[in-house]
Amino acid sequence: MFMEEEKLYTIKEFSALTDVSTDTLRYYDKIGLFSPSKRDEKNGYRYYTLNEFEQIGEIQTLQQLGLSLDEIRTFMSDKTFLSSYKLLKRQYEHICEKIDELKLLKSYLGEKLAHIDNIISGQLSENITVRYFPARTGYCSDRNCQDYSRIKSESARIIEKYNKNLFISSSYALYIPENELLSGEYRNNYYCVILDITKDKNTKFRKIEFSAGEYVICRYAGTSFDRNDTIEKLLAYISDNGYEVCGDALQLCVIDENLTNIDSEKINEIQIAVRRAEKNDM
Amino acid sequence: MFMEEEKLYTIKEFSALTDVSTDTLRYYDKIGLFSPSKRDEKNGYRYYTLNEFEQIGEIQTLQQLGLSLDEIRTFMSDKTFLSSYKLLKRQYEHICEKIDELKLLKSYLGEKLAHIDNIISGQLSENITVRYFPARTGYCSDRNCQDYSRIKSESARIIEKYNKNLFISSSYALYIPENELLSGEYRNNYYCVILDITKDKNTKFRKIEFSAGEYVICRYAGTSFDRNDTIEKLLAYISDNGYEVCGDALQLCVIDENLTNIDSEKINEIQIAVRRAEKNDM
DNA sequence: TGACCCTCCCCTTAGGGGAGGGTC
DNA sequence: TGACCCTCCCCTTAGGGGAGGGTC
Repeated sequence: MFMEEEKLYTIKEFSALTDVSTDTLRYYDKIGLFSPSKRDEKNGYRYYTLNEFEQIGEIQTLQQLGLSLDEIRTFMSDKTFLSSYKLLKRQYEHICEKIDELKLLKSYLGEKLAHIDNIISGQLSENITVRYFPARTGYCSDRNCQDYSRIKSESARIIEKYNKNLFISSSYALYIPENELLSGEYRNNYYCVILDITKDKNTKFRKIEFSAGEYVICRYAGTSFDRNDTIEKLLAYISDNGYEVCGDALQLCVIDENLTNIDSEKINEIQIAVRRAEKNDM
Repeated sequence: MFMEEEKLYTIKEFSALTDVSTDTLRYYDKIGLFSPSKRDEKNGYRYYTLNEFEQIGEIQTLQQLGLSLDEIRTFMSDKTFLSSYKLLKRQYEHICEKIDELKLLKSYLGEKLAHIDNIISGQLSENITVRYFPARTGYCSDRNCQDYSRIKSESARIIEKYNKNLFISSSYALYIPENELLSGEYRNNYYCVILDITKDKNTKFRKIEFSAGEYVICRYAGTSFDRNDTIEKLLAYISDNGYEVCGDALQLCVIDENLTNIDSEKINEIQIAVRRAEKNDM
């Protein structure tokens, strides 16, 4: 038989048993969600038994499932098979959505981190290299954006649709028209471009294509507006190595204002479309 | 050039643009996290420009990553490449953990739901069937638990270690010793058993094995203490069909107090170990 | 006596929901 | 005039952290 007295636990003992703080246990008692099975009338001490053990587990689980204490109380006070089933089903869907959401965030973050790792391991050398790029398209603005705030607002105008994850998913880019590159006008003009967006509705922004082919590229540390030396270096490299400019240039903000407020930490990459020059001496 | 005035948005327009409520925008302004770029001095109206467009996106993203507004403000006011990198890395880990946690919860819930679906589609017929079960072990208590609260506390004693997910991951079970089944004592005695737990340390609870083999099973609606009729029905079936009892019986609480408070909705399943009887008339 | 228990009471986050009054 | 904007001010969740006083 089961004659012996049930063991009584003080609030601290029960707290240790269940990993629920004494504050929380008192709070649950206060709001009438979950009370100890015994109360010493003289001193008000709370005494718990193993009876309550499972109930507190249920509360914890329901809380983990995303219910408020109020919903938990309502649910527990009127629990039928149907209400339980519906609840579990609903929370299951809810958790699935949450997981999907987090996975998306994780993939954005993962890309961004891979990108950064790439920069770090690429030791950001200011060497000139030549690389092939596939064709890239984007939309560009013809307004001259002479500071970051102009770039930001112009980028926002191009994107139009608000994108919460802009911060982690993209970087600014500028483009330098071929003629300005050759005439030297690039020194005063900064034009925004947003790559890889699709806009179907008619837009006030011009579509631009950066054709597939070789690009002479170089990175430098500094703001987007400190590019002159690097561009000159590239142009010199181009003519010295038997290339010629054959299209617009791109300027990617590899480490931009999203990642640092410190100008000297910013990194930009200039990409100039080139081809082998006609050999006049042939 | 870029001479034209930047378009000014009222708080409501900016709210529509960014999907951030006007209350929230005012609140951000108040706590000094994010302010409009212009303020009408006479009437206090806030005016936003596309400049702020991206900043609010950054705030939203950081919030989604789990930072408090205070942390966001701190981060944004002193953003270096290293601090950004660390932040993204830390939040990436954080999100991974969160995903794992939710996946575990999802799998528990999924099992529970599958179980319930199974019950529903199994139309809970009170028919008797014979089924093979592999060997099962558990730990049992020898205390007589004559009501649910006894069962709960005794189950808790057996499990010992607090398990937050008890609620969705397990159900109560009782066992009926063979001799009590045959003597009729089962009418008064209810013993807890917890299946599928491993206890290595010495325990005050007895290990029990339900051997592999055929079991005659039947479900009924009602509390765990309403089992007498069903057991009698099963015993009759056993002798009528050339079987004999050959071990302890199990009582699973298929739909238990975790799922419903209504007694008539509860479902129990009795499983009695049987073998073909020695044929005396052979 | 020290460790525990109790009941106030104040505080936190991120806004939401008015009321009351002025503004395009 | 109606739709907007502003500034208070009160309210919410789930407890955490004392202070002040009694108890095993």
